[in-house]
Amino acid sequence: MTDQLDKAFAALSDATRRDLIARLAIGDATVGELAAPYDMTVQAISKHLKVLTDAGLVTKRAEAQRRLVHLEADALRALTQWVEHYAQLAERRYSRLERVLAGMTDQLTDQPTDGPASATRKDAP
Amino acid sequence: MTDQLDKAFAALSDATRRDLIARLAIGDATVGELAAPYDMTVQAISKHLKVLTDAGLVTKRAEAQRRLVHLEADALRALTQWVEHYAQLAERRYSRLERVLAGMTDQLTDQPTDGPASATRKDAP
DNA sequence: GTCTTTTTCAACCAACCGGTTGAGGAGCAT
DNA sequence: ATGCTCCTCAACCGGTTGGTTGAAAAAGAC
Repeated sequence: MTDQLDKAFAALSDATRRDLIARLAIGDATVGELAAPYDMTVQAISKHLKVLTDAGLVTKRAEAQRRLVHLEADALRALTQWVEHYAQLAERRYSRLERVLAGMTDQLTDQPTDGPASATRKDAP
Repeated sequence: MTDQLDKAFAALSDATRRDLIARLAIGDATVGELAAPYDMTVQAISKHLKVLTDAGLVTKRAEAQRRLVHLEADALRALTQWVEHYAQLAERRYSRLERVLAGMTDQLTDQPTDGPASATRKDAP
């Protein structure tokens, strides 16, 4: 589980692989077609594609002696979900803090806020 | 631009750093607080935080001799946007293909479809 | 002032990464 | 069968990474 996220994020950390993703979003393609635009050997692209497949972002199906590479949109969605979760969490917390600060004049002893800024410590998570 | 995406995705490719993000989504914390739960030296966590800051995902502000670490939700959003863009592109293309296949009985010689599956090749992108 | 806390810097190490070259494998085509 | 095309596997190399230890900087506490 965590291993898959490791691989997926690592896969996207390379500009060439992100470029391949962008290309594959347009439509499926063979390894050779994918390699053509790059100033790089086909083996290098093949390696990149292996990284992407190991991360589950891409699949290949044999088509004669060529391999048709296909982008797995669902795997991408798993990434956005992870990131969005914490982005929203942080954003919500922040806006709540803002709300609390703004509302300090209105009502002051209402709910137990978990404390502004530095009072968020935990001992045994 | 591309360099920042490189760093951000690379930063998230490590489970420890993702864990730090998750912790920081709850609220800001000092380096020591962040390091406490881990079976690892404080220096190692400091390094991880440097990676996160270099990626722009996190900022630090001095608070006495401690450093308060803060999660930058906007930087996370930049990642989700990138991934979502291509996820939607691929998904839309796929559903369009499905629509074409389903509609083949209704109307067959209508628009020049870019060809199902394997006919999506391009020579000079 | 000295001592303690908090964090970073520096050097080191094993392991991994992104690229190369070279060889091999699996399918058509002739 | 022989050859051609498309792709992957293996070995290698320089550079980066994730962790360690040790020292030092910066700010409070005494």
